[in-house]
Amino acid sequence: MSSVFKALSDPTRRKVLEMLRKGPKPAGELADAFPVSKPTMSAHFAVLRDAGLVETERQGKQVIYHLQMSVLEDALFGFAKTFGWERKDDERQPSGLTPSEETHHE
Amino acid sequence: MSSVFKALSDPTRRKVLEMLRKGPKPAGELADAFPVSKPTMSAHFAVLRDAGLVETERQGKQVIYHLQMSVLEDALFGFAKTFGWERKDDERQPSGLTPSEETHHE
DNA sequence: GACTCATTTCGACAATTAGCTAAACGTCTA
DNA sequence: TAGACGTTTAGCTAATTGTCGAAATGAGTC
Repeated sequence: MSSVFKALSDPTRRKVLEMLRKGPKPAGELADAFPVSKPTMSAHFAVLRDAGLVETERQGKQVIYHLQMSVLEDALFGFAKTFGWERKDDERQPSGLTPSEETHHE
Repeated sequence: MSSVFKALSDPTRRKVLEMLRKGPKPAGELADAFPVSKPTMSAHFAVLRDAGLVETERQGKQVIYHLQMSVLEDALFGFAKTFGWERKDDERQPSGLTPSEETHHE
């Protein structure tokens, strides 16, 4: 839980997650969206991976990143619940993706 | 927004917010709940204040900390909204406090 | 004013973080 | 094998963080 919030505390990493919301993306494409070096981005990816917020899949030469919605969900709403907030049940916004594409559990 | 997530990234500070959820508390009482020095706790309070998550009120010798629910709410659900999540409208859990006590806007 | 209590500020320190370049290392494709 | 893609390591800054003890401040009390 702490690792998730730690991961979310950096704007670059939050933006990566937001990009991933629209669907899985290769590392290079994500990296190109930010004005930092590849090693720096790779470090950000590692933080997200360690927090369980993303998972990787190798597709040929590239490494594809998948957002793990459930982990983000659990951290955010798990914490929110402590404050008496609840989210709408089954009111997840249609993302334009199939449910399997959304989380892409392997 | 970044400052809120930064504030939330520390377990001590998250617990402080949780303690404050039950109502305003003096700095000393909050500090006593953690195995760190007073100056350290004061630094944590400063982070929470800078993020707007808490506000202070002087009451005699002591400084009373109030949770700013709305700020926490906005950050958490503002971010969640980016991912297509919504919270139940007006389904805030009864806290046993009056609405004015909950946020305690001055 | 002096004293006490509560809290913050002040230095200091070690650890962590984000960033860089350069180089090395896998893994796949051509 | 050579290139492309991405990660990792090394070595280096600079800034931030969490922590402390000691001192300073603020507000009430004697």
